[in-house]
Amino acid sequence: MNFRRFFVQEKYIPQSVEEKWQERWEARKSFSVTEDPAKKKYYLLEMFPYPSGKIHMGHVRNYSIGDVMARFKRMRGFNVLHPMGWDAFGMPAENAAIQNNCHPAAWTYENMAYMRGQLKRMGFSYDWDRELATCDVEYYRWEQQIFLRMYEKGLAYKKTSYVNWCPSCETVLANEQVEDGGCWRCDSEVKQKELDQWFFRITAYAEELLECTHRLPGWPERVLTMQRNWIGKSFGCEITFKLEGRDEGIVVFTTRPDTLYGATFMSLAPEHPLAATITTPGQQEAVAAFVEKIAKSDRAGRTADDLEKEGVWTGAFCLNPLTGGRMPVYLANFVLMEYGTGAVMAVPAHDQRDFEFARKYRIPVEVVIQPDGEPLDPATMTVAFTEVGTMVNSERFDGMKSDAAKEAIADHLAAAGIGKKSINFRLRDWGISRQRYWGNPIPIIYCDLCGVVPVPEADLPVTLPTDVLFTGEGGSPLARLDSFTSVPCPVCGRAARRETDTMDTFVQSSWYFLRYCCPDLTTAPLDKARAGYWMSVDQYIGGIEHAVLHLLYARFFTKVLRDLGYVDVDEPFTNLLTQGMVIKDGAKMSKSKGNVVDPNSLIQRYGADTARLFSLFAAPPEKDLDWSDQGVEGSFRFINRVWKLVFEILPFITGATALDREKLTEEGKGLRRIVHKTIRKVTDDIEGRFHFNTAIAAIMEMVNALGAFEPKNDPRNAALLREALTALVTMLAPFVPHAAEELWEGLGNTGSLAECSWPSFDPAAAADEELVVVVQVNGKLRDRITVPVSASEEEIREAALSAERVQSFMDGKSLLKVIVVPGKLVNIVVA
RNA sequence: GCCCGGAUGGCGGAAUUGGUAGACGCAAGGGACUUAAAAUCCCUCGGUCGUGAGGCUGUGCCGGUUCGAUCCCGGCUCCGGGCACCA
Repeated sequence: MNFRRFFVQEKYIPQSVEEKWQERWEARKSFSVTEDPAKKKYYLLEMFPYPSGKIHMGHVRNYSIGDVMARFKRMRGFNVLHPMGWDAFGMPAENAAIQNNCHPAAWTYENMAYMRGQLKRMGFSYDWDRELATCDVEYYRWEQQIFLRMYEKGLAYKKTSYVNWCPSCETVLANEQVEDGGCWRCDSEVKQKELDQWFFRITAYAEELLECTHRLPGWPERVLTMQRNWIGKSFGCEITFKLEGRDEGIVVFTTRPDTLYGATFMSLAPEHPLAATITTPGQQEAVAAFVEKIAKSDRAGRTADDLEKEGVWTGAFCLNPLTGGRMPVYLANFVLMEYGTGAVMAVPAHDQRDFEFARKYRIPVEVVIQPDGEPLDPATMTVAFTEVGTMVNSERFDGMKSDAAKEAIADHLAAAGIGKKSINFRLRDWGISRQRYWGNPIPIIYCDLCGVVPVPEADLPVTLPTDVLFTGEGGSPLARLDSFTSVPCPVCGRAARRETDTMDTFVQSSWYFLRYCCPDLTTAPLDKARAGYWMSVDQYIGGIEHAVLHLLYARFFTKVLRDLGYVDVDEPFTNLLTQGMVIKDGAKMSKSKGNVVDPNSLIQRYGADTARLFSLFAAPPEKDLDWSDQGVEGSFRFINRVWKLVFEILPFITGATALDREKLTEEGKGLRRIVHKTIRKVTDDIEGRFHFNTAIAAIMEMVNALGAFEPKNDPRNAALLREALTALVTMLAPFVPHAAEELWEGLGNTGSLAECSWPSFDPAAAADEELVVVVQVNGKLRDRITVPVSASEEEIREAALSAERVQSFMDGKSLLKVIVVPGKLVNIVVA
């Protein structure tokens, strides 16, 4: 034996061990995969990172969780696809360009190179051959093709709309990207601006997106609930109200047709097209002022809690279709053009907003639903009555329960041609235009003669130009670059100009998981056959903050690609694991809080295995993880303990022959039982519920038992100890792969543990011969008895009743009942 | 306001289907080794009463169901997340 080598092994030096195995894995291409119809595939994916500079603890946690699953599934015989890439377009690159006078591409690619090094240094088992970056023209060119096909189908379209505008980022924000009236990235106050924008028609898929949430049993229920709420399907009725003295009418959507008899006024959104046309000359000035004021206030303000209800009368009236009553038409600040029809029939008695509005502007309140008990009086009401009650003042519907009247009145309106049942969604189309440079150019050309002309597919890609000036002012740099914008019209050949908007980065992350199946394909975005082999993603892992946006867009995009004929997949992610945040000192780790732990310093001090082990051991994945420096220390100590134990036992097992169960000592059988029980528990914890913390705890218990086991040097125990150490090292492989590999080699094995099988447990070896049964008297624990596993219920009952301590508690009392729970406890009820 | 989570020792957490509350780890205290320290190893470790055996008590609070409740039900408090004039 090489003495020097032995010496190195004796002490755990993570850095050298880790680098050694990382090189070997890379040289052996241990984690590269191809489609193999003979093997069961398993597609494991973690949300890819934005290349912001360096990895943070959230990444370490996310990717450690994923790597456990990837390595575990590989050891279980699956053909595991475990790719990694970069969500590489985005504003920080452009901001860095403005601040540091460096090109966004240079900044991004440098960051990617650095972070790739960090991920490799963590020992994550990725198939790096499939690495992709969304800012690479070989990626985004295909997205342009998809855009064009969506445009052909009307799934990508343009419309003028008021949008959330971040003056700092100089870009449009989706409604969901506005947080508390501020930009979700930079926190600047969001303004309203009218722009011509590109949209994806996600609303065309609202029904399917909603329906499929009921067929995703592998998703956390709360994520599905959030998505359902986001889509927001509601059943109701569209009703037309005739305008007095005009031919046109106002169409409203309502979920409460039962309250129609109580509608006493009408509210329109200030942006409603009718607002301008119906306003009477006398009200012109007031209406104009009101509209102006609303346009200035930001959208966030309009949806704020404490917004004072405000409105203005247009001077016009419409008619209640059932009562014929005259209803003044108001514009109201709380009515949104985006939802429903932008018009609300107002029923002050039975809607709180309408009630407050009516009181403020002295509009009559008409009660049409009475609660059980004390009847409502419009003159004295202080809040609206919104529950189910009995219909009144509603002609032929009087006396009905209001929930039944909903249906009845809707039918009546339909029959009379005044209204129809309808379904409304809260979901709005996805605005994808960004007035930014560092994104995927939208492949469209504007010609004065031919109008909007899609770039012919043969002319793709529309490549991002590199000679761009970044000043941070005046919107998109692309728009000022004549060499980019000037282009002949593909139809008529005359001078035309390019679209300068780029696509939202959520577009790239909506299909990257499909591209991983064929990242090298140069003739099309996707290979149906290869995607067919790998998709869907069996396990997707990422932060809960993406519960709605990214995960809904990715589902939508997958369905679109299916309908465009690219793939045969309905849903992208079969199982979803949403991991919690990394917390330190009671707050989310962030630069601004100054509580960031740098993975580099951890690796330097303890090695990647310790960083991985701690992030897995401290909490189950779905919960927030409380960072603790002492906890890291503890994880490091554990690896050292294992290390020392293996090398302590090693000399005694080198000559071990095959294990003979018959020749085991009693102590040996006991240890073997622990080993096989541990294998069972660790397997269940990883596979069934992702509870790596309890799996690791079980391994720790086994290590403690091994350490306490004596005598280690008895030749009769050699085979047993070899089995135990082999199981130990193999089970550690998904958690601390480098140390496990080195110990595996130390045990005399060649090759790589990464290519070995997960241990199976022997039920016979794991089975107990006797067990402890708890004895309670009146539900209180009084004694424990040890009985053979084979003991019958009757035998256990007798043993429990005759136990000495039990007797003393039963003394002088009469026995009422004995409950025997096999294998667990006996409860004796006395009085 | 609505919806969804959560609350267990000094701390992170465990108890998987209503059946032994506190596994495992951290911190703390005591001891061994050491000239000393670090490292390592051993012991103790929810509260309370008791010399001890052991008793009582204890999973945010109040009540209920049950032989038995951290777990189920009703009411409340606090914390976190999501949504919000959604007609």
